[in-house]
Amino acid sequence: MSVLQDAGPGVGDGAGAAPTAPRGCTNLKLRQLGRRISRHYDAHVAPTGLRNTQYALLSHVVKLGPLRLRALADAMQLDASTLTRNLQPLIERGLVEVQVGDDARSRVVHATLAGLALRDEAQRAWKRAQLALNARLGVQRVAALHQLIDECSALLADDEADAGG
Amino acid sequence: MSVLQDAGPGVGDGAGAAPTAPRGCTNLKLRQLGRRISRHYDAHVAPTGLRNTQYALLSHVVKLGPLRLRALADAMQLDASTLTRNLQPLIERGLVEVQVGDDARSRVVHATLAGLALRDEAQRAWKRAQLALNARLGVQRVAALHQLIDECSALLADDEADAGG
DNA sequence: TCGGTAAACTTGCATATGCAACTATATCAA
DNA sequence: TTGATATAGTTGCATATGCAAGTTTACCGA
Repeated sequence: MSVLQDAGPGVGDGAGAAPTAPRGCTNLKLRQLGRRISRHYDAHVAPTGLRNTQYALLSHVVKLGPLRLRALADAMQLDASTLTRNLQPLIERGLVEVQVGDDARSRVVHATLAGLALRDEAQRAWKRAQLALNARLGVQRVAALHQLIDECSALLADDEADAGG
Repeated sequence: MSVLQDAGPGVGDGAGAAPTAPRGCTNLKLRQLGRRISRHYDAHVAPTGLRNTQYALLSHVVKLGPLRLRALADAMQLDASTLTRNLQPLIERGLVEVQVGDDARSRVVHATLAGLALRDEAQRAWKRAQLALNARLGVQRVAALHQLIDECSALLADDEADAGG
């Protein structure tokens, strides 16, 4: 029995199938798994001196850059203020650079040569981490998880779009 | 197409079913969804002055307490140092108290009357958040997600037990 | 051209998170 | 008893995260 109360029988799911009301807190479960997974990736990527979050950020800059901070924040689904700060460690290590864009308000970020090189190295480490995870959990399970996450993220993204324009 | 490279065809999944190699980064996907979900719960629980993480922590103290910090950290799958710090806001608001246990090294935490009351209130808000989420995503999808998360967490927990005792 | 509004970042504030190192106790073996 | 070791927490350090407010620059209508 979970510590956190059950949400009770869910309503409005349509289709006469059994409700199978979810037990426990989705948020808590997600956070706990997230911490575990992050540690797993960190263990593999650490030799590059990057954290899992930094690898993701650097990768996005490499693949999408040069691009505006706003566009990058949107792509990564991060708050703009979070992005500003998350870039600092990468800037200080000379992996990425930020310059003023056409629009004097905007900033454009791009990867340096060192950034490109480290990203290549880190990507190999990342790949090992992903394969190790696939092996631990089973490829099918990981695939199913991705599928479900993508669906949930998409549904929630629509929501947020409706609410705060 | 995802920004992050594909992990390539997975191996060692057993059972002759199609490999369906997962695309993208499990860690990134999980973090992004986690942020969205956290914001959703925060929006519902905020009126109580608690954050989603604080609600989870207070709930655990209420349901499991009084108990040692170490036991609580284990139950919440949190690093002990994180727990020490996460308790501070709750202590300062008088929702929980920490006292020295039998063993002079240990500390025991329990909820105050104010903590119990606020937890009741917050639990109602949490329930609304969970039901709203179920409605957005569909009960079946949430149930499937829980199932998958539980499986993955269990498998990874075994792993960590093997590695660092 | 001037005033109002919107857009793009940055900062202040508060929390969340974990690893490594440190302190205080407890335990156990010689 | 004493020294070695293990346990329970806390602290230092670095990052991650988001909301609200502030700053700068662009843009638009009268």
